[in-house]
Amino acid sequence: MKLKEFARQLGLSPTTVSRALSGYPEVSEKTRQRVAEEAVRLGYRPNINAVRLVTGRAGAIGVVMGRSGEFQFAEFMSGMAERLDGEDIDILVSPTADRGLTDEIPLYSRLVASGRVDAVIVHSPEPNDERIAFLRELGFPFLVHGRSETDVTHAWLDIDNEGALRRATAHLLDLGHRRIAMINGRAGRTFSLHRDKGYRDALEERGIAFDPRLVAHGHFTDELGFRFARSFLEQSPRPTAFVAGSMMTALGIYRAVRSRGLVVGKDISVIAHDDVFPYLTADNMVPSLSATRSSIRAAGARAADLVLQLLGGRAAEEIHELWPVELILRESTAPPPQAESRP
Amino acid sequence: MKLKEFARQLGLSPTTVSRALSGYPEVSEKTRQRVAEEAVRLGYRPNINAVRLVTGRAGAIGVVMGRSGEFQFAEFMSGMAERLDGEDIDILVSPTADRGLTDEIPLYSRLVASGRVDAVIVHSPEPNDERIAFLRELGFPFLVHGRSETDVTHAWLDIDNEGALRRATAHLLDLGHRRIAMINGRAGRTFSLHRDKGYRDALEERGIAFDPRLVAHGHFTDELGFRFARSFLEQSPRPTAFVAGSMMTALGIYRAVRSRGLVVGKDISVIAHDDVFPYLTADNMVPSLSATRSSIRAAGARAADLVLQLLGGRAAEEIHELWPVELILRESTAPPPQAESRP
DNA sequence: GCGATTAGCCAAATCGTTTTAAATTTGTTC
DNA sequence: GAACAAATTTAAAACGATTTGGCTAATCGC
Repeated sequence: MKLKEFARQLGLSPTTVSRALSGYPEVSEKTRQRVAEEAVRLGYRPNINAVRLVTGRAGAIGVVMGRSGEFQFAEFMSGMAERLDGEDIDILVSPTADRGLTDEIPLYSRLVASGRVDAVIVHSPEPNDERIAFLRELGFPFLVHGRSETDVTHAWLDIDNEGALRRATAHLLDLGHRRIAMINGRAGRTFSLHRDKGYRDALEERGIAFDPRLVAHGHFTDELGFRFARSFLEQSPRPTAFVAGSMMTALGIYRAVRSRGLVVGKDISVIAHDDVFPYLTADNMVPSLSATRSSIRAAGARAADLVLQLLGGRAAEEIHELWPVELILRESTAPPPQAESRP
Repeated sequence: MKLKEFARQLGLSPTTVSRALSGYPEVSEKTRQRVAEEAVRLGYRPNINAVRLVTGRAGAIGVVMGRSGEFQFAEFMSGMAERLDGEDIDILVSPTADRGLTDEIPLYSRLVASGRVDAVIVHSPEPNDERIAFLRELGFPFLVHGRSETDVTHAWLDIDNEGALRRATAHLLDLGHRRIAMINGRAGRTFSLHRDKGYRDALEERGIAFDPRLVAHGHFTDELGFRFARSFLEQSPRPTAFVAGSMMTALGIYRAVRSRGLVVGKDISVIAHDDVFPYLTADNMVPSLSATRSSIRAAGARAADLVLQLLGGRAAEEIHELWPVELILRESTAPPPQAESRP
């Protein structure tokens, strides 16, 4: 009896009050004004659960959070939260055990069926991602953060991983590097494949043969960065440069290089992808880290924005956004030892 | 007309079906069984918003997410999500601009008033935290992650920061270190004060004078770790050991030490606090990092558990949990150069 | 065998909104 | 000043569950 009571105090009907607050055109400007002011003064707020029941909207966007390794997650979500501030939309977090993507299907199924969310965001898809097909089949609104190659129409937001790695690799080649190792993300994910492609295309453009022994895939952890880098450095001839998928991987590489008595930015060049974290900055590393950069917080904010548009009725097939990636050169890249840089 | 329809198909009344599914005693075991089976078979699930409206419960726990620096956040939340899996409780994320705590009051106020959450978790409190007083006054359920010194009764879960730093510092003193610098967390927060105290108590126990020039406070970022460490290392005599509040800080310290041409684990000892992240492990650092350790993911899971108890009616004054912290010695700690270790 | 319990089930009220369809007031035109 | 249209406002019907209070039939004590 909350709206009822509030309306009574204003000498209006619940209907008019409800409409005034929701900005419907049928109510006079003067009344709307008064209602708005009194709502603030008397502290009236519609009961959110009643609103949700009657409108059939859940008032929340779902995100599935993997168990391991995803330090980017907080930044992305924080960006979402920022954009959603002021809207009456919450973020709902669902945990997953982080096994295969197939195992995630029941999770999405529950999430959708529970009616707790109006849309979900799918992260790190594969080229032929089951989750996308599944959600599309259900006709449930979703946005993919990343890309897939499926025919199924869907909204997505991604960064230009391929271009980023093409430029990073090309730059290293221009400096004179010939053996460039890559420590990429989890095998099978589209973003990893795109990075693979950018890397290979750059090599090919310059007529350098691709050597599979110089490429590794795995989670973005310092540990894998270290282990892969160590094993690459044992090769002979060893690589003179690394491209890596994350800041954590770069930390591991730095350590591996140092542990071999080599110096980053002199003996070994490194370029890594930087999602821009407040707590770990490429510029502060020693030597400062050259990086392909794109703010994942900004992506989170934009993702929330696009989901809102999707829910507002914009067609999924219209929502495709590809963000360019900056290449920022710092001290960790230099010509290889005893080699002249080429023009 | 969902429950109604489902009940009709079973030849039962909505009342009985609802009770059967919620496990009330007034319904016979046989009927309950049948209802449960048919619910699965026919795919009936109560509309969550209707349930929420009628029960008055929001079905969610709120967490306020600061904008900057909180890489621990994702792990904590992931732990919560893990525990909440299977319960019908969601996690709701609210962003904050991360200014003073006072500025957060309206945010908590909105969160509570909006009726979107049944309880909130308050992070990193101050000894006399306004948020705690505010929530208590409202009579709203909440759990504090960390501690405060307020008289206001409230539920809390914390780790023994004081003990952790006392042991870490004592260990360094036992190794023979006499000038031990501390890079602590944000000034004013209780966990920082507890660490200060543990550090100072250890010094005092051994009769070493406390030198305020050896202590710094700030966000847990690699940048501050680096800057503070650099400036400490410029002192003369310079410190021979560091204790630090986070892994990121430790990364900064390692870099600073190296940039001065010194060696961690030989010229300079380091002990940092490790919240246990899948992507950055103390054991893998070079040299491996001695650390005070406590899983923040486990804390998140337990926090969710305690909130559930709180909502289940357990008294807030009963819910106080203090977790011990391990001290794990690795390669980053050693006796100071040209000093004998003391017994 | 009878009144009192009790186990099992149900009809209807309720939660607090939005929205449909209808009623009222106001404004315009002749 | 009547007739009609347009602008406001309203009463009442959803939304889909839970829960109160009541009803029937089976069980029990004596």
